Amino acid sequence: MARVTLQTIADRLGVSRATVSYAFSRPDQLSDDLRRRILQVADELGYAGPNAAARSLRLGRAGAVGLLFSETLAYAFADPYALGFFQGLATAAEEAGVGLLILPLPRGEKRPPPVRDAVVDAFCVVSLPDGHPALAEVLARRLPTVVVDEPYVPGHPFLGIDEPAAGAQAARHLVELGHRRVGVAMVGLHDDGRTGWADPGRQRGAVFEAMRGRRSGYEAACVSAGVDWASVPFYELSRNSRAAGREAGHALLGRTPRPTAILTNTDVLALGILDAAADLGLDVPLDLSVVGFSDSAAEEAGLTTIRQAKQEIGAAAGRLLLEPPDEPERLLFPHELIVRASTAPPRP
Amino acid sequence: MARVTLQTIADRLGVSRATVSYAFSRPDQLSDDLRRRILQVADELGYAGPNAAARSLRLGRAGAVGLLFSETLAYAFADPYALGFFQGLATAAEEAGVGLLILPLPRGEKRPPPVRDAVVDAFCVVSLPDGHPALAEVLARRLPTVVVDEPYVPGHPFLGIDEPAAGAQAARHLVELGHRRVGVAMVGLHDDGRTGWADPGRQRGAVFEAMRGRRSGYEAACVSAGVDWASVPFYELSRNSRAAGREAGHALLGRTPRPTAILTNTDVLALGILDAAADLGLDVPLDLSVVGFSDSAAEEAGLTTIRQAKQEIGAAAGRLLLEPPDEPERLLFPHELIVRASTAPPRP
DNA sequence: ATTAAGGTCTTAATGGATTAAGAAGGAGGG
DNA sequence: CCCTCCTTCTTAATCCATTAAGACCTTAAT
Repeated sequence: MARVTLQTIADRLGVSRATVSYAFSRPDQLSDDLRRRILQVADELGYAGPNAAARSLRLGRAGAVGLLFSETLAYAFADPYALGFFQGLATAAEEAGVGLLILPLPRGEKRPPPVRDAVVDAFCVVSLPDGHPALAEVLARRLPTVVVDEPYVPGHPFLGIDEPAAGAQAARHLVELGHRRVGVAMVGLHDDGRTGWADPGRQRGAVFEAMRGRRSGYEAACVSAGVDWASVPFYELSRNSRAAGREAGHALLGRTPRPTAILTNTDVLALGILDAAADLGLDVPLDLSVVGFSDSAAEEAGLTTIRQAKQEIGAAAGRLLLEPPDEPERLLFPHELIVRASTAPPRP
Repeated sequence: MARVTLQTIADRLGVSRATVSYAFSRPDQLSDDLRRRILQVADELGYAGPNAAARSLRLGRAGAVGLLFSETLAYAFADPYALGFFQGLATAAEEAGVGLLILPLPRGEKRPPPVRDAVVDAFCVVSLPDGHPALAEVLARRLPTVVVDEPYVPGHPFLGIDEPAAGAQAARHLVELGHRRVGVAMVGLHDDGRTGWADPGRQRGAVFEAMRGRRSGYEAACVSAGVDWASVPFYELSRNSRAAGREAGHALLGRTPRPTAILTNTDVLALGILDAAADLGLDVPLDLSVVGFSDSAAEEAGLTTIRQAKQEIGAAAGRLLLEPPDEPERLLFPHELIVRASTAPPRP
């Protein structure tokens, strides 16, 4: 049985294809009687409705926006920061009645990302490392594109926070409390899967722009407080999980002299650091101060952190996608230091 | 400046459109030299690559699957059960290299859901109430469709758990501990936004099939233990949140005689019940036993719950979407009672 | 009776690409 | 020199629908 199209129905009834099309999309162009007959025949033949791809082609719009995210989706759906962003974006899409097409980024990179075939009206790119091929594919599509967090692409709207400033604020909080032996645990600097100590060279060579900026903020604040950055133990993680944070915590807290404060670039990691501190019988904040980032999982644990407006960024991204601005802007959203119980001056 | 298409490039170079198409999609059909020239001209003209909608139309595939979920996306991205399912589904999609098109369900129902225009190869419908118009739209598309949790649609694969059995197991756990004064707090029975006491008539008239089944399991187990169901206080919620659970908890625990055990159909709700118990200075489990559902947010709180294989269901749904079976199956996944510290025999 | 105005349907152009089959030309073998 | 086989491209059919403009027929008003 051949596929049923508008033409099939038209032939059946001896009317033109256009008439059948009107029956589906512009009821006012037809007599009620004929329209009813058309719909009935369509039903009898098992017509699946006007083909979506053909419609999209003809109308020039897709009714969907594409979303590219650096991590696997399984990870993204477990990450509080990503979820906050998704919520904002999804709500904007929902209000506009457009779909959200989540595109997979093949990790094994055997095949190219399915960006070329994505039937969308715009793209939202979130947190891609420098030089990621998927970004080039997206830009080649020449659709409205907004980038969130990283990397900044001149000529396209950008949404994020002032990473160096936010990083500096987190670090300044610690040095102003009097800490001088600071350790750092960061995830998402590189995408080569390495875990362990990172020297300043590797730190600065991070391929994730936002994290690079955040780290440089840490460094700037520490240096201006007289801390020798080269001596700051810096542990790099490849996975953002509580377990990874714990691993970093043990590494950092095992050093002599032991750091009195640890900066982390996610709340989840910070929770892991707290676990490690607990393992070692250290009191937080008396023996150790810990700062998280994002305020995505920090509240219950009483974690000092930098709050970023995840949902607002998502919502704003959605709006920019749906109504691309004439002048691409670089929008930096506010961030805020939230001081809770995980930080205090070091023991004298 | 008119839009650049394959034809534009072909004209520029004096070759045929087909040749240009081959340059993009079948490099082996062309001499390297010509291919290079084509790609260069394409670049110069700012060609955006083969149009995705046209490609999808011609090839007859979309490279994406559609997802319909009953709740707003902002809610879905905050619900642990939904997230677990999404993770499984997204991972399957990722492995197959297909996109996941999340479709909004307009709550205001002014406009129809954008199901007709979704350029997808298959649909996954999750947790829709009986008679929801979006389901009819989906079925009209005559694409491979799988339904998760509810409603069961004969002729299409179905994934979920044996709800009556799972509900009965939760309730049986309580009555076997000796509880006879049981209360129930459930969310997601109806979609009319009502909150408050629900009599058995309203309970049985629930429009969400899975919850209807789960509740009937509660009833069956209670009744066979000699509990008069009509006297079981039943509090219905319209939102699945900790705050809603707390509200239900206060309502249920304010009754005389006070229930010694409360059944809830989500972990989040159960956490709210625990909050209410704490408000009233009640000891859990000595004064009150609480059972959650899903094992999605239960572990840290030590909540007794029914575990369902969320991620596996999602992964299985993904597989069925990508390779539709000949015989549609009704797959019931295992569930398991996880007994933790929130349940105990009632005080003598 | 004439004509304007509607209502209802058809014609035909259009959106952009894919691919089987065929044509043209060159190279190599006998 | 002829035939065959490649390689490289072209031809033309096909995927399915939308919509402006035009044709035809009624109806109502003048």
